[in-house]
Amino acid sequence: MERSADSSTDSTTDQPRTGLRERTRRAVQKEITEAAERLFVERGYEATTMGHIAEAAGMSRRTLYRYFSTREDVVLGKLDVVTDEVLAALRERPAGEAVWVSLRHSFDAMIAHLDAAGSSGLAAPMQRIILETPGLRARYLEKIERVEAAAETVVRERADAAGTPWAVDDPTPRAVVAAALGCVLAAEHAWLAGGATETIAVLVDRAMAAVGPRD
Amino acid sequence: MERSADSSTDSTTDQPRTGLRERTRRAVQKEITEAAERLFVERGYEATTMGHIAEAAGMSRRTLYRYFSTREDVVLGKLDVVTDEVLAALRERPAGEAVWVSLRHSFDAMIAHLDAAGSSGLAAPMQRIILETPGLRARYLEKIERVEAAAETVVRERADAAGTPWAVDDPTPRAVVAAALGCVLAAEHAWLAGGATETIAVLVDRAMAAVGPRD
DNA sequence: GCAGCGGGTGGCACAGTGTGTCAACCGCGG
DNA sequence: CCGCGGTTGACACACTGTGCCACCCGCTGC
Repeated sequence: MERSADSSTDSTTDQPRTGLRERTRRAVQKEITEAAERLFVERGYEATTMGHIAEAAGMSRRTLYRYFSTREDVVLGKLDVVTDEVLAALRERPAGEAVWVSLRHSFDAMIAHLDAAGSSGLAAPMQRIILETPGLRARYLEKIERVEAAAETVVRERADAAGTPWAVDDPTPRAVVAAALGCVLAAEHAWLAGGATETIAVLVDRAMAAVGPRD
Repeated sequence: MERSADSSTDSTTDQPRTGLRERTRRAVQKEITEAAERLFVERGYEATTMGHIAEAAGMSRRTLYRYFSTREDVVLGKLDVVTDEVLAALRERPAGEAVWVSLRHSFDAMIAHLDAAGSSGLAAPMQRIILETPGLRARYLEKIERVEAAAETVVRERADAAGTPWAVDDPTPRAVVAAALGCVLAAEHAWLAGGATETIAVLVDRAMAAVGPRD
């Protein structure tokens, strides 16, 4: 009932007041992804069925589908957290800041996640699996595109607040955010082409310096 | 070669040397897509199964799969022709031309295809279906991303020929082509948002004027 | 305690996708 | 006339994702 939006007794514990139900769900999700990624890395993505994952996670196939509605979600589900952070960061940028600069700062969360993935042991092969499996790559791009759409509305709202709104059929705001996200993907590709050694941040900076909105 | 052997009767005006087998295959493919798009538009994409398409096209499900290995291919298959044209046009652009200008001209083939789709009643709703169905949108973006990769190599080769090559781990060339293709997608979205009335060309121009490489 | 109640779970069935396999067929040249 | 490569249709199969229902288990109010 009032469990969902309470925060009434959070004075003692400073950790976010996520309900117990939600926490156990997150824990199970984490167990599933860990078991699944082990299978993906050693047997390949296509060769690993939801039945295998369910068996490895110690649950029925039906229950597994209640945690991840799609096999692709098992791989890409955790990405939603990152994109949400990016969008939240974009919304909290100062209103007067240039859009290109706001976008660049918003990407810090994504960059940090990719850097962490590069250094961590198990997540690096997973990144390779995502980019080398056509179906996963397609879903990955679609998630990026959803970020693009959400970022566009943020940019439009900001222009509305500034008194210089864009027409609904003007492609400019979307083109700007699409170019920015294209810079991130370009940086990711260059990062992999270069052996994934240096940080992605410098590559994103270089890409976003070479391309940008015309003032 | 094969002309010398036979072709007894009417061999005066030979059509372009596509084999007969290939031509009949194209014709059947066209029939299938026409029947399928009719179903997609009136019943929706998700509600139309491969069985329905096979029945409407007058063939078995198994045979249909020999023409389109995926249901998404029934919708997106013809797109490969357009992207090939775009890449061919890009390769034939003069070497000294600015990259952004070359990209813009290369998109003419894609724009012409979309405009033709807009005027001939049936294909405009198809574009809307593509962009509004998650699975199709994902596959569509993946195809665009493949164009992006191919265009990047063209740009890199051109820079090599000009004596100013890019480092393999420099994201700049990919960022430029990604921004350009992002402009096309932004123009498509704006085109649909505005009721798909005006030509896309002016929208692409506006997007590519608002965004671009920094000189 | 006990009866309920509600959410998580598993089993089952089902439609649909995409693939392998095999027999039948058809056009064409020997 | 017979063969022969290519196409088709039919069946079987593994897998995905979903709906449905019975079950279990912790919790609450009586």
